[in-house]
Amino acid sequence: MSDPRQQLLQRSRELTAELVGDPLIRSARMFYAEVVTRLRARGYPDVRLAHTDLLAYLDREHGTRATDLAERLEVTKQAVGQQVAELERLGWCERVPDPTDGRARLVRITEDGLRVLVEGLEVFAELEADLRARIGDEAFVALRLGTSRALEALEEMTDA
Amino acid sequence: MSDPRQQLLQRSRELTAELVGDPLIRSARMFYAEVVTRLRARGYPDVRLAHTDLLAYLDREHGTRATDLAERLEVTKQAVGQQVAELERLGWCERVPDPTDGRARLVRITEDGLRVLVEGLEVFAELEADLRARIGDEAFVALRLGTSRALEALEEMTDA
DNA sequence: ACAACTAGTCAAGCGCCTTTACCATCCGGC
DNA sequence: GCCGGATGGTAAAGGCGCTTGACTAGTTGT
Repeated sequence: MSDPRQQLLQRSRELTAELVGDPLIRSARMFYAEVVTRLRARGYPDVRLAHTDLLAYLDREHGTRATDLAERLEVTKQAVGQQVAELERLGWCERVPDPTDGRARLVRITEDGLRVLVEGLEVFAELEADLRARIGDEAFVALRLGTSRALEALEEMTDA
Repeated sequence: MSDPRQQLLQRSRELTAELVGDPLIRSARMFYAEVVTRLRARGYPDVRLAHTDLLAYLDREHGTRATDLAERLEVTKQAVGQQVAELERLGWCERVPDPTDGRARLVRITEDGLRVLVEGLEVFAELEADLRARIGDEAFVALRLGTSRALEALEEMTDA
């Protein structure tokens, strides 16, 4: 009974019960994957995960600086630069000089990009509707409430 | 008013409201990152995201085959092999021959690995307690209910 | 006008995964 | 028995999304 391995096993069993983080992480992963799958099925084979993030965060009217995007997405500006280059190659965004600052460029979504974005949002909404139909209004509302609150709290916790 | 760009913009605005997927994905991401951050702070600087997945899925008593791990984690067996090699290097798991099948090897968690796992689970539980304290019982229960139901539903939806 | 800062790029490399190709072992039908 | 196909696993190469470090070009404050 004093075998340390047995004690650790016992302790691990106790701790494994009732973890909310696990379903949170796994459902998020599946949700995301499903969005991309459906979007590809709708005729956008080039869509990748990182694109959706970036397109969604772009200011849809005036464009956004790479530095601002980097801050919002919490990645380096080099990472943004790489994704923007890829999106540009696909014709979904363009870089125009910032009239107010010669160093900067504004990343602007193109009409094609806007089309992809709208389609992506539709897929998102469709998947949510499917989910709601399956789990019921009560669970769906709980999901929305729980994740929103959790997000706020986690944001406070991490930048404190 | 028939400018297609304006129409797309308008449509994108309509769709952006009320998306539950967004907080789901973002809170999961933050949760995961915070677990790793805290675990590192507790003296395991080598911990990485992929490790936690793998260690958590290992059968803690008899070990698990790489193929089974691959299936559970939904990655290729090569990917599992790479992570196992890394965990082995860290002394957190070992590969022993499967007595019932000469081709197979069982990936077994070591005592050190078990210690890391237990600490990881503690961090998980601690973070959940912090979260619960912050968002309140009601939202926490909602989070648990919502994510569990969503996970079940998504699993049904994707393998159907 | 000049130092300090900021926007962005280039190059190299890492973490985690994939595809392709290959060996070693197991198993069912002849 | 044995042989062909399925299965467990490894090896090598490369893709994607990110990082760090070093750099250029333009801006701002004193």
